Amino acid sequence: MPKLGKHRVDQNRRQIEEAAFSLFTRQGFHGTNIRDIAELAQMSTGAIYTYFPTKDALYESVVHSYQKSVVSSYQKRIRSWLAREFQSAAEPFSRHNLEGLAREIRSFVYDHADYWKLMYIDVVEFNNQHFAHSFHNVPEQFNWPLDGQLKKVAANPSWCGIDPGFVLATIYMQILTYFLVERLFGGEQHLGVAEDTAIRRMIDMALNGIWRIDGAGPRPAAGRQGSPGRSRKKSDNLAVKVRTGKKISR
Amino acid sequence: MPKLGKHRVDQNRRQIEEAAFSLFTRQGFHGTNIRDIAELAQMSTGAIYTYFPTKDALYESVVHSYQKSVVSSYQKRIRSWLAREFQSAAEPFSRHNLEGLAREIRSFVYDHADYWKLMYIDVVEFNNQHFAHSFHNVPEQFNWPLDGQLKKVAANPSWCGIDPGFVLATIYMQILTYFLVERLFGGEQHLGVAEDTAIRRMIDMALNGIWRIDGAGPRPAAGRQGSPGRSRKKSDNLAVKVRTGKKISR
DNA sequence: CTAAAAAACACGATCGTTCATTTTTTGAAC
DNA sequence: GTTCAAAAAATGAACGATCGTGTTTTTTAG
Repeated sequence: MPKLGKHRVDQNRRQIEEAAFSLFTRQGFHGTNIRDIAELAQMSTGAIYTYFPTKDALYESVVHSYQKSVVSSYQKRIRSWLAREFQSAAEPFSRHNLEGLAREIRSFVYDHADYWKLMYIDVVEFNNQHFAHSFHNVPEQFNWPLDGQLKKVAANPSWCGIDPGFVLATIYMQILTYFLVERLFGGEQHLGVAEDTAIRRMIDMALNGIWRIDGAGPRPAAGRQGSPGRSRKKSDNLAVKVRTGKKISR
Repeated sequence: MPKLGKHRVDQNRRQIEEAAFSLFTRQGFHGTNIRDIAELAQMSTGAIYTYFPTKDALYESVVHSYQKSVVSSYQKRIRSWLAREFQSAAEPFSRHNLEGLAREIRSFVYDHADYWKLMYIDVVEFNNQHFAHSFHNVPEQFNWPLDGQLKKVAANPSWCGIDPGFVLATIYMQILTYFLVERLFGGEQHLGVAEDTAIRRMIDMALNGIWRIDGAGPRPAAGRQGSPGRSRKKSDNLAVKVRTGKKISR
């Protein structure tokens, strides 16, 4: 009984999904037709239906596949990055770490910009039913594998007191939004300064909100451990200088 | 030469645009057809073409109209609110003011949630060509009528040093994003706590990034002027305590 | 060889748009 | 205030293209 090998089947399915993804993200779900998908996937329109019963099913499969592959792998990458950096650092919420996190997020946005378009399609044409879950309790998504490290942060007497998971999630969302606006919304340096500068300033703001600050002594760069010198670049027209958190003496 | 009065023409155009807007934002541009628009606008399909030459032109007119009316009026409202509150306050970036700003932004998002869907349609199906301008140099959009006030903030020796326009734009984008995720992306308390709490914490973070903090003396609530007592609610499981900026003594 | 997969074609529905026709509106004449 | 011819506006059927999908035939893999 001749039946296509699993390898061929998977390859064909992926070929169709990639074509569909490419078109969906450029013209929306309803703006894309099966014939164009088939042409881009280099097969006939009828062949599509041997792999997917309907166009809707194809869309759902596209969403599901990309969530399983791209997003999942990227989330794992970011989480493992967080686990590695946050574990090794004496102070997880250091400037150095947050700048690294920003780079990870930037890659996520720029390498897979179309994925986010798929989400916008879902918001408009499907009430975001396929993506809403990824926004349920964002801080919780950082708890593993960072729970222990975040608890230690919270126990630090210099800590500002806000739930570290909340802080991490907030910074994550803020940086993510920044790059999404830059990449997808046509905001060309929408905060008026270059990307690097903008991110650095946002981290400045976040850091100083995280750490209590005392008012004496020399000042290493905010939040950076092990490098006592200041890390500010003079590209910021107005320099901000803060110190790593020593416990405030009340 | 009988021609329809301007009033009638405007009314009909608006009727069509409102129907189109309602359908576009629920099923996308390509997912909406002229017949449905005509039916919702209570006229024939042919009548649409008396007022709009093509479906694309109708879409552009919808976008343009809503930018002219809703958004423009809301931006004016937020700007005049900022002008009023920022002018009257001794310290513009006070907790009180930022909480008020958050309320304004919340209204903007919740009262006109569909408008943002229109933007997502534009991102996917039109490369955001109709909305990109609103992201060009966001800080600049706050300069008027706040320029003087922001300059004064920057001149304050306690100020962190970051361009106040940048700070305001960043906080604005952050709060806007928060409510958009809540309202449109199905994030049900996506930061794990109630809206009020989340906003308060974000303001905590932002405030402490704005003001340098010294380490002695009694501590009024962060950024709030004129009320020396602490403003923290105990609803935050972990209290954060910071002080308004007295100049750091180096 | 045989059954599944691919291709080609066909079908009915629906798309944006046009058009002939009818209805409504208009401003002037009365 | 009424009438009236003219013209704009509204209508709904119709058009050609295209949609998602079903069917039929050909190709192909096991």
